[in-house]
Amino acid sequence: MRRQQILEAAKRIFARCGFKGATIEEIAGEAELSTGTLYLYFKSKDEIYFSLNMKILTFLNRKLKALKARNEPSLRTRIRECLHVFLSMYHYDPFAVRFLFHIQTGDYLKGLSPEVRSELIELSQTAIRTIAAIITMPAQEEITIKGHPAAIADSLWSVFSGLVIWEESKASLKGRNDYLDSTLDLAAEIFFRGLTSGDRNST
Amino acid sequence: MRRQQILEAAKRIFARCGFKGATIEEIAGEAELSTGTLYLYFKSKDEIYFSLNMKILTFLNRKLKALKARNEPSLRTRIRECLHVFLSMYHYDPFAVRFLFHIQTGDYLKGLSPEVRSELIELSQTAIRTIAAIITMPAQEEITIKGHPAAIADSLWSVFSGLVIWEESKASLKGRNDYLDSTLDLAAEIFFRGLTSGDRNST
Amino acid sequence: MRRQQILEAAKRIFARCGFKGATIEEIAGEAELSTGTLYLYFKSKDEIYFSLNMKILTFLNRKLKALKARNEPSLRTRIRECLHVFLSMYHYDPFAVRFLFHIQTGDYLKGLSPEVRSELIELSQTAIRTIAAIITMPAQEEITIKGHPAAIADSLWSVFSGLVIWEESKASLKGRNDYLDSTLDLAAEIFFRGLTSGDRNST
Amino acid sequence: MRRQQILEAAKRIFARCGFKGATIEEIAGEAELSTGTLYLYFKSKDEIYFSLNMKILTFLNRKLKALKARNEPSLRTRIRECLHVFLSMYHYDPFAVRFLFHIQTGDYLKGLSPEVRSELIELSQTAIRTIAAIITMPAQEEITIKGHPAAIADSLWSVFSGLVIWEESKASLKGRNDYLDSTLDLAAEIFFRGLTSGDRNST
DNA sequence: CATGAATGAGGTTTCATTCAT
DNA sequence: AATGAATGAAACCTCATTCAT
Repeated sequence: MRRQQILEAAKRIFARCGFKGATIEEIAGEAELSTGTLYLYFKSKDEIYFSLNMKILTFLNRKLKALKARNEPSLRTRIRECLHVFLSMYHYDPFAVRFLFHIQTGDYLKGLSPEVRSELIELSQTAIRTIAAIITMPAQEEITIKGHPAAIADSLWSVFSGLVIWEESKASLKGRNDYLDSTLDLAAEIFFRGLTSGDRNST
Repeated sequence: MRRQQILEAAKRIFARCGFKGATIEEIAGEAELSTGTLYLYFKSKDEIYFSLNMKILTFLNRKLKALKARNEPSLRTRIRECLHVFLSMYHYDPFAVRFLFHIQTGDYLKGLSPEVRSELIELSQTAIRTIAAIITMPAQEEITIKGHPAAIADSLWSVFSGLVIWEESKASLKGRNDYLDSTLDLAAEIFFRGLTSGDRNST
Repeated sequence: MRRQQILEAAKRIFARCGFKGATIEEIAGEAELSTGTLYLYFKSKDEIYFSLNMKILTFLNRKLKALKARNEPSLRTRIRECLHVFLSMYHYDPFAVRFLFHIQTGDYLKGLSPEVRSELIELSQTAIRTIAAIITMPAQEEITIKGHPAAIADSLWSVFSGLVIWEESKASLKGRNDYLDSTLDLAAEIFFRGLTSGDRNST
Repeated sequence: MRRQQILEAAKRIFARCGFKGATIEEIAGEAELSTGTLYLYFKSKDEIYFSLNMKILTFLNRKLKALKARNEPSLRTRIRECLHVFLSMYHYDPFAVRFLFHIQTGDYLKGLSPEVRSELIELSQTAIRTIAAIITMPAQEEITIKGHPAAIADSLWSVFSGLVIWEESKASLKGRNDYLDSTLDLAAEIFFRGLTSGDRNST
C-alpha cells in the first residue's frame, strides 16, 4: 500500500531530522514519490507524524495490555516480560524509541492540531498507566528494594530507552557499531540482580 | 548581562520546542526583548544554540575531568560520583539533559557550520571518553558482572538520562510532580546492587 | 523558459534600482510570479544578478575574441568594429552597459561569495585585455596621435559607455527620446577624425 | 564642523557601496562618531545623500553658469572650458562623478522623499540645460562636424564621465594606477582634433 | 552634545500545501 | 492516480532610527 510506503520513508526522515527539520520534499524523495502524491494519502504533515506515532503507541499498548491480562504472579517475570515488550517494539521498528522521545521531549507537539495532540497524549498516558499497573500487582517473590512500584517501572523503561538513544548516538558520532543488544543484555542483568539481591551492599 | 538573559530565555524555548521548532521571536519574547536585540549579542540562531550546548558540555567535562583526577580506587564510589556529576549537571541546568539528547539525536546538527559542528562533536566525544576512562580504572572491589567497563558506563549514563527525560515527560503530560530525585535514588540503588551482587539469581 | 522570464524581469528592476535597491518581491511582481517561484530557478538574489552579468560578459568576450581573431590590419577598421561590438551588445541588451557599470562601480560586489566574485572579475579583466590587444596590433595607417594604445582603447570604451548612460539618464529625467544612435554616430566620427587628423589644430 | 566631517565619511562609503549598500553604522565608523551623533546633524540617511549631491550639483551649476555668462565667442574655447569645469569638479571631489552616475543610474532615487527627489532632478536638468546652452551659442570658428550642438555637449560630458568611472574601475580591479589624467588629456586631444579636422578621412 | 543599546519594519529565503496538467 | 510548478505565509536576519544615560 502507498500509505505504508510513505510512512516508512517519513519514519526515516523524521527520525533523522525531527518534526520541523523534516521537509515534505525529503519525505517524498525518500518514498520515491512526488510531493503532491503524499497529499493524496495524508491530509497534512501533521497527519503523517500522527499516524506514525499512533502505530507505535498502539502497538505498545496492545502488547502491554496483553501482558497485564496474563496476571503473571512473579514480579520478576513481569519485569522481564516488560523489557521483552520494549525490545519487540524496538525490533518491530528501530525508530520507534526515538519517536517516543520526540513525543516526550515535546519537540514537535507545538503546532499540532489540538485533537491530534490530545489523542497522542491520551495514548501516551495509557501506556504509562498500563506499565504502572503491571508493576503494582501483588508480587510472589520477596523484593529487597523498597520503593514505589511505579518508580521501578519508570527505571525499567528509562534504562531501555536511554540505552537505545545513547548507543545510536555513539554510533552516529563514531561510526557504525552494534553494541546495543549486548549492552542491553548487560543492563538487564544488572537491573534484575539489583532488584532481588540481598542487602549486604546496601547504602 | 544581556547575553545571560537571552541564553536563559533561549534555553526554555529550545527545550520546549527543539531547535527548528523554536523561533527567534519566541525567544525574544521570552527574554522580553525585540528580535533585533538578540542579534546584537549573537550572530545567529545557530550561535545561540551552540553557546547553550557549549556551556553544558564544558561544565560536564570539567566535572568529569576532576572526578577522574581523584583516582578513586573503589569502582562503586566512582560510579556513585559519576551519577553525582550527572545530577549536579541536572541541578545546574535542568534542561541540560534535553540538550544533550538533541545533540545525540542529531536533530539540529545538520546545517550548522562545519567548525561549530566539529567543536560540539569533539566535546561530546571527550565526555564519552572520560566517562569510559573513569570506569576502566582498576577496581578495588570484586565485580561479579562481567562485561566491558565501557558498557557499564553506558548503562549508567543511560539510566540517568533516560530517567530525566522520562520523568519530565510524565510531568509535562500529567502536570507537575517531583519524583525525579527519589526515582534516581532508587535506580542508583538497583544499579549498584546489581553490579556487585552474588549470582544466585543469575540468568 | 521561466529562467528567461525571470532574468528579463530582474534585468529591468536591477537596472532601475541597483542590486541592493531591488527587492525580490519587485522582481517577482515584474515577472508576474510569486517570490517563492524565483527560488525554484535561482538559489538566491546573488545568483540572479550573477547570471545576468555572466550572460553579458560572456556575450561581450565572445564578440571581442572573434574580432581579434580576424587580424584586421587597419586600426581604423578595428576601432570601428570595436564600437560595433559595443553597439551590438547594447542592442542585444540595452541594460547591459548599466550592469557593466555596476560591476565597475563595485556597488554590489561586496558580499558576493568569493568564487562568484572572482569569476566576474576574471571575465571583466579578460574583456579589458582583449580590447587592449585589439588596439595594440600593428596598424596599417599613420596615427598622428601618440599615446598608449591601451589609453585609446579606454577612451573608446568610455565614450561609448558614458554616452549610453548619459542618454538614458536624460531620457529618464526628461521623458522618452532616441538620440542615442545619432549621438553615438557623431561621437564615433569625432573620435576617428581626431585620431587621424593632421596636427594643424594641435594643442 | 561636524557636518563636514560626516559628509566626508558618507561620501567615501556611498561611493564604495551605493546608497542602499551603505549603512549608517559604516558611515559613523568612518567618521569616528557613533550612529546617534549622525542624527544630531542630519534628519535621515536620505538627507545625508541629498546634501552630498546638492553640494556637487550646486558646485557644477555655479561653474557652468559662470562659464555661460562669459559669452566666449569661440566654441572651441567654450568646449575646452567646459572640460575644465568637469575636471575642476573631479579634483574638488573625486567621488562626485560617481555620485552623478548614481543619480543618472536612478540607483537610489526610489524611496527618496518626493521633494528631495524633485529638487535633485531639477538641479540635474539645470546642469544639462546650461551645458546645452553653452554649446548652442553662435560659434566663431568653422565647425566641420555637423550635428546638434547639444549632441556635442553630450559627447563631451560622456567622454569625461565615462573615462573617470572606467579608470577608477580598472584601478580597483587591478590595483593602484594613475593613468586618469594622462588618458583624459589624450581623449581631450582626440576630441578637439576630431571636431575641427578637415574631412579627408570622413565616412 | 555624544553615545550605543534597543527597536521593529522590511528584506531574503524556506517550505507546507494546492492545482492544472 | 500522479505530478511538480506555483504559491504565500512565516521564518531568519538587517539596519535606519530613537532615546535613556
